[in-house]
Amino acid sequence: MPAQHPPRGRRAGERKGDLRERAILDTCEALLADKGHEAMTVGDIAQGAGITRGALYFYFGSKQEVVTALVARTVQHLRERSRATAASDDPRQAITAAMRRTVELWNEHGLVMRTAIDLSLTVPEIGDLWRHTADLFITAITAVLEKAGVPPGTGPDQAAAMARALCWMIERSFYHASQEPGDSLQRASATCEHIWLITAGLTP
Amino acid sequence: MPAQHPPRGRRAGERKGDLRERAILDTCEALLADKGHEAMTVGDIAQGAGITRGALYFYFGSKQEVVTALVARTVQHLRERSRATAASDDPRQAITAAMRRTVELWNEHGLVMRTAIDLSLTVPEIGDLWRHTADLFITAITAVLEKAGVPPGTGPDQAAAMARALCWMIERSFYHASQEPGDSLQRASATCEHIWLITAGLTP
DNA sequence: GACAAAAATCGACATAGTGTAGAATTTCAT
DNA sequence: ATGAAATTCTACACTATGTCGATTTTTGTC
Repeated sequence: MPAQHPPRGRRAGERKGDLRERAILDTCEALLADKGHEAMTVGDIAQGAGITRGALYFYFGSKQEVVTALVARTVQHLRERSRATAASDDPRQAITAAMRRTVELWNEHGLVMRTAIDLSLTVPEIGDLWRHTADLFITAITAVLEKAGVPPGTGPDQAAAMARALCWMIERSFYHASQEPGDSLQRASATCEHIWLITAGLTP
Repeated sequence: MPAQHPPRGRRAGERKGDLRERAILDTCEALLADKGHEAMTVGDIAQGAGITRGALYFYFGSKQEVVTALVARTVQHLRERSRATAASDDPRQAITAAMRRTVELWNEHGLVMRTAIDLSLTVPEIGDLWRHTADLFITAITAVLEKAGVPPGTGPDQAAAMARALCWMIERSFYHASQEPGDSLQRASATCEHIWLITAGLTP
């Protein structure tokens, strides 16, 4: 949520640093795309953003902080987008809608999502961000399963545990698919949707 | 396969370096456990193995090469173990057996498997190793699905694609479970087994 | 529009880890 | 015993990180 209050009174906004901060994150995302996280150096980011390393350290304490901020920004998008999707009452429709949305998200933010996943282990902050986001999805999947008649509870054959496994299946399938060219995402989506339907007992 | 030919003729074996090489990998595995891949330095490994950095570079060209060798060694175990498991003719039994074996593998080698997964993106060699191993599992799962009556082929509702998704589900579920204490692995296993059964159309 | 405080930027430094090179030592079959 | 191969070490060069204090720019206020 940028600008909690749009220009109110005498606009108290938009320090020059806000622009820079955004430029840094944008550059970071771009570099992530064509060099990868490892190869990307703090100097590269600073240069791309038009400042020196020294200046960058005024905004972020480390390379990891930059990447973490980028992940946070992206995760923010994911949540807004998810919240904006009305939940259908029919499980079948809900599943289809969810998968379509997932394809869109991975198409738009696949790169950052992938790095978030990769760094979840090494950067605790990112791990938390991603885990929390995953929990949102797991909760949503659980709800759909229960609406489809899967018994609630945390046993191996009950909604919560199954939703978790399905979530990881989707995450990993898209993680791999989004690295391949062509319509891999679509195919992965179709497969996951099919398994989700079967798992929910909605095999037609 | 250590020692293609056990002591034959005048034993041409066991250069001192072979011991060191093993010591290095063992140390690497130990350090991986309590410092993590990032924090672990080449100096640490050398020290743990009782030599200096310089000597270590005689055996391995870089830290990544050490880790890659460790992953290769572990993957070797996985394959041997998998090959040693007779495939049952009854899909239900095959699934149960496969999941039990998977729990064992993750219990023994979870740490290295996790780092292999984490480094798959950044270290191409490790990516190849892991991808190839995954393909073995996917092939096995595909066979079970087909034997259970799932139509062969690569469409979203056919065996190959579904096996792939199930493989990622299992990988990711165990990846997370093996980081938690207690019987998480068992629970993850039960859930995955249940979904696999349903997916194979074997819901009793 | 001048001016002081805050914001932003820079260049230089200290540190840590990597990988390389060549010299020195150990091992081992002859 | 001896010479080649195997092993080890020390010293060096390089790269990237993060910190510091000085300097410049922006910004709000009078």
